[in-house]
Amino acid sequence: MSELSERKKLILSAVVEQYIKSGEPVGSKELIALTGMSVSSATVRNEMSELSSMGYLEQPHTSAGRIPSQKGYRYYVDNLMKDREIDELNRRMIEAGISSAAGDPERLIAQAGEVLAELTKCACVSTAPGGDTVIIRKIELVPVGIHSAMLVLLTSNGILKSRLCRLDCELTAKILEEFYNIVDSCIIGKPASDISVVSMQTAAASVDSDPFAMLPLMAAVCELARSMEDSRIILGGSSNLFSHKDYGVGAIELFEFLNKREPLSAVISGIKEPLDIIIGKENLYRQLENSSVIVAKYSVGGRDSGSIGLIGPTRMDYESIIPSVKYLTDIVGKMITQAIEE
Amino acid sequence: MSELSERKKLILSAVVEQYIKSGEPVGSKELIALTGMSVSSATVRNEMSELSSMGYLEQPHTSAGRIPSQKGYRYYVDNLMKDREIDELNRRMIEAGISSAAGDPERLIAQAGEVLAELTKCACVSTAPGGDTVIIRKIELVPVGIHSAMLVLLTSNGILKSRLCRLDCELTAKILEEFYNIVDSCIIGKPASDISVVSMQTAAASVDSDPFAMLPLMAAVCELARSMEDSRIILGGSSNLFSHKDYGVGAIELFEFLNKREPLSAVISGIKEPLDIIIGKENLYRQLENSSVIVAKYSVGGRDSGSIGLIGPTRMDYESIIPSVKYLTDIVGKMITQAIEE
DNA sequence: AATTAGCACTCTTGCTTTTTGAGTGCTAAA
DNA sequence: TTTAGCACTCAAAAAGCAAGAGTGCTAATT
Repeated sequence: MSELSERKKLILSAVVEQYIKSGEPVGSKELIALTGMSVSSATVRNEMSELSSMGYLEQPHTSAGRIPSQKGYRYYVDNLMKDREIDELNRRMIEAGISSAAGDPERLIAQAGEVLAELTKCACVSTAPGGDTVIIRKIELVPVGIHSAMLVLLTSNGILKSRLCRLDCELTAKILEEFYNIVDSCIIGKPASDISVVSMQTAAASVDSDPFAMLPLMAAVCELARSMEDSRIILGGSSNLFSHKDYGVGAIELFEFLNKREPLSAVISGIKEPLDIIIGKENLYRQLENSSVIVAKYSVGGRDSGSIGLIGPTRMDYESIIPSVKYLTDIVGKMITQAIEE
Repeated sequence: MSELSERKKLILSAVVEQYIKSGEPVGSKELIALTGMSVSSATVRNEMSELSSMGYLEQPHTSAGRIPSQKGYRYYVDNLMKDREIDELNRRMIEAGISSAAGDPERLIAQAGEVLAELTKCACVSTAPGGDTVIIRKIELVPVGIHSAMLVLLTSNGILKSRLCRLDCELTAKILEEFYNIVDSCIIGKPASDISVVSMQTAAASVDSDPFAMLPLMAAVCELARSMEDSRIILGGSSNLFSHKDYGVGAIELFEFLNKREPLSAVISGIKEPLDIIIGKENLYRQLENSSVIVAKYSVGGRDSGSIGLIGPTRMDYESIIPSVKYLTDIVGKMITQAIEE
């Protein structure tokens, strides 16, 4: 695939980088000034013309300069881009931004997303740690009055959810005991996704005392288990998209698409590589056709656990963004590993 | 102030309502068709001309119809608007939308905001219940491993926060006991806003055993108490603003303003009436100069506890929105009262 | 005194036309 | 293979034009 002449590579690379910087199509003269090549503009024009027919560049219209095509970006990302270290400044910003949330995995991921989004002016989509299966690790029910109690649920990946729940009848020691019986036998150690309303209802029904007393509690457990799943996708900094004039009014549609959450799951999760770049129409969703997605996985305790993805205009600064994403996933993985170890 | 002739009132009212509906300036002919008045367009023009010089109407340009000025809206809202009951449909939507979150005040408010925003196509800003002082009601620390525990904090207004925290040393029974001692003596019953890092540190230092063991726990308590305050402002449906062509690209600026959260606090809280309407430039913030805000308080157990506010274009449908806001604050207040009673 | 018909005037909106300028593609020479 | 030169294209900005909506004013009418 790399059958481009050195000069073509130089030109393609310069076009991509300049276009990323300025947002304007790049012309032959400008290109000479930029690269310092000692050939005439006509020569460059010939090269550009070839790059166009090969599909790496395209023209918005006849009398404009060239911009990279999707294939052009792809070639750039795969072959031309330098593999930089992260900026000192960005590193500091990341570290400062996430340190306060170190102890709590869910908040850490959320915070990390915000920081990365801020730094890159992109939207950040991430998944809370989880791997394939999230297991219920601990459930606690603390009475706070005659009729109500707080319910707390902790999973294997260190995510904690709590809510208040209210009973119709009195919360007796007996009910509490039976609740813990059910929890110990049917819930602890099970995957959160297995907790269904039906299974909880049957469990509630099997109880000695008034089964109706148990019902609201079981319903609350269900709800927390479900919210566990739902809240795995975390979106941050999506309003950054409005600052890119590339999108124009399309930013609104994209914004709304991102806020739907569900489709994002597919976008983020369907990757194999540790770091994946999806450019423009390579994306499955029409709504992302003018965007690129950079996703990286992070691993907790040596196993893939979640991923962090950035979404921004195709014309994004890949070269400086990628190192930040790499660094962030790296450090987040380490921090979570540390946070949930016994 | 009500020194307008009946005919002027009719005309002003019709202009406001029609402009709210169509978004186009209203002309003299249209006005006749609309109201069924039996006078000529010239007469109406004279009246409109007077209303203009009195400051109730204005013209986008010479050869356009009239639109209400801020003063015009104000007069309409104060004197002309009918005091409707809530639509049956809206009522149903609200009830259906919030019933699932009935038990948990914080979620209830969030959900109520979403529903109201959806219904009115405005952004909704609300404050979680709290009144003047939020008191720490219960704190629970549940060990989940040798080095970590989950911390749960409940306040008088029924808001529950939890997070995982991690100790550097082992979490012994002694530490746990000492923790509860501190909690019982220095934290329970105190306002959340009084919990400061300093006060916690001194508390931690007064302990028999290793004070450094206590530090991360106290820090976590602080953080939860602070997040209590911070999360009191809840924003919902802010992306609805993009659907109003009134704002144009200004929607983005407004959106970002709302997302800053802090200033909203002032907007929402600084009201005296049970229901307040702030129109256009009456708002303190420049960013809201093209918006109107409708805020209503809700009360829990007979005392003002929080408020729910809607933000939308000045040209919003006051007549139908106001009943919805009233109804919502009413029902939300009742539900929370029920949820937190013993 | 209030209303109305009539008319001139204004100003937006939408459309077409012109101009300008950047940048290309091609040809022919080096 | 490279380059100078030139005609050509096309978008974007500027300018011009016609139509239409709506007003304000004046003078006549009730």
